[in-house]
Amino acid sequence: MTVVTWQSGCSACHLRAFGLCQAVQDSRGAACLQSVRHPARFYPPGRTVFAQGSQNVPLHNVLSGWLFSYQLLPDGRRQILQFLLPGDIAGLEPEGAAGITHGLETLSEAVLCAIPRDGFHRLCARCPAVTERCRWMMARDVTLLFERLATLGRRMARERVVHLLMELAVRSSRTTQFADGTRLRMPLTQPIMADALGLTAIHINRVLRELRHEGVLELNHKTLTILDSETLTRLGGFPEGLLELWTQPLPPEQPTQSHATPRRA
Amino acid sequence: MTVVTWQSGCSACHLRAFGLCQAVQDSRGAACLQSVRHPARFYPPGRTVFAQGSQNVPLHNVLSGWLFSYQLLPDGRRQILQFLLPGDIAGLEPEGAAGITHGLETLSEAVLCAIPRDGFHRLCARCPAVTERCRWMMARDVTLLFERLATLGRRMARERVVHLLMELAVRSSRTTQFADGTRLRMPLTQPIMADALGLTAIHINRVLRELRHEGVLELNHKTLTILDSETLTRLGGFPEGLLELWTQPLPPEQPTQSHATPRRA
DNA sequence: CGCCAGGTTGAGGGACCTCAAGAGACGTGG
DNA sequence: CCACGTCTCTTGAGGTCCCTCAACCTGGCG
Repeated sequence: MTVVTWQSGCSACHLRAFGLCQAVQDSRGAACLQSVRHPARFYPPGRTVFAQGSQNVPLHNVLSGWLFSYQLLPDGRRQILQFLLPGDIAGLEPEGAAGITHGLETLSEAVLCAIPRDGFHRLCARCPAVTERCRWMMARDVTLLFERLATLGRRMARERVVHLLMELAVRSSRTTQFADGTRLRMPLTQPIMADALGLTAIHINRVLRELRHEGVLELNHKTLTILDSETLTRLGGFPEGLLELWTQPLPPEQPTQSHATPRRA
Repeated sequence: MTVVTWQSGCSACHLRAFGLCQAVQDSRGAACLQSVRHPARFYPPGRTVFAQGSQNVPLHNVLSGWLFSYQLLPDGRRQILQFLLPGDIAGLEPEGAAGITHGLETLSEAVLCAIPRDGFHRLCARCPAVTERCRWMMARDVTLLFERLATLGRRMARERVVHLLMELAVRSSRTTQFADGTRLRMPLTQPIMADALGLTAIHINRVLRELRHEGVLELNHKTLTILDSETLTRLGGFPEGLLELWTQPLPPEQPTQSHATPRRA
């Protein structure tokens, strides 16, 4: 999160190699993106970026920081839907008659780059690579939503906790290095984990205590320490190769390499 | 599910006004789609279309019938991820090193139209409308996945059951009419509902008994009878306008419109 | 007719919740 | 600097929702 990124154009952005911006590497695309996006904006922790029910919500490209999207039930129950890390995008979902069905809030300090919906559609029309990249990112996110469904529907509390921490550790390692191979910044609170995992903060606490006493991991002062990665991998139960979708800057499945229309099929 | 649809080309398909095919209404697009797709294929109930871990899975366009996608945990626990109805598409998600992370299975008799991945990418390159339509459908599906996350994480068993039945009733009413305003074909078994809702079939049964005794609904012989729609709407708790995303054949958000929006910091 | 998957009901248990209370961490203002 | 409030973390005790196990019934199908 440098000051350069903060105020200057896309060409100096440290995220150009990640996320959506990866699709606008050429100068024409970068200029087009820069013409439709808003300047990057800083948010303090715990700030609502947009609330559930908002109308005409712009897309939000995460330049730095952690955020989460959530859905509120009428009686106040909250379900956290996804965690957003640098390179992710929020607000792609269509809005119903009652506006967008989820809200977005910061976990840590964050810098976001907003793109209005109509401007984004212009960008997509000009740069097919953006549409393609966007579709790929959404498909990738859906595989993670599937994992999350399996977590909420069919995993025990301790599996849920481990699964979430493993996912976030791998995803965050794309842009943030481990401090010393085992320690990693993890700006989660136990109430947040509870709302993400369908549990209560009290039970999260008990599970973390067990894992700590068993020497598997430690989580305090917003820092995760991995002590027994083998047990963690077993408890988490990720499909092989799934999390690598986040660590590879380029999608393994190259859809179209050239702008020229391919030869007759 | 007529024989005409079954054997002939896209131009005679009754689903041309729905789903992905809506984006290829012109003759050039239809010809392009027809050149990359496989012939429609019939599947009996309970048949696996593709298994979790398959490689290079083609897209599957649902022409008729009900299906579900699922994810298996190593010890055999199963989570149903989504139900697919006519007009939906399966297999869009990217594959990791261990293949696709979910499987697909039929609930009822079904007719599917397969599209190989490379052919689909050629189609997308030729018809930008397909890419756009595909992205919109995925975003729409994500809103439903969000609802499902809230269901699994934060709703009681009876809310889960009602929520699922309401969702499927509205979605299926797009292509299938209610028999008499209250009765609807619903080819679900209680074990299937259990794996979709993170419960056991036994508990599903008890919840359905309660709802039946309270005069809210009945579900037997694969037929849903709605008796108290007000209670159902209250228990289900859908955001206003969300389910209409499935009943409207055209997306309400037209991407080509570009109006000036206030640009505020 | 026999088989088998699904539906139905009961009894007991376990995973997690609710309520309650105190300790620690952090920012704010005096 | 400390007082103070708020949020988070932590632990205990009791309760509840849902699961597990078991049994029997029903309906479709060879």
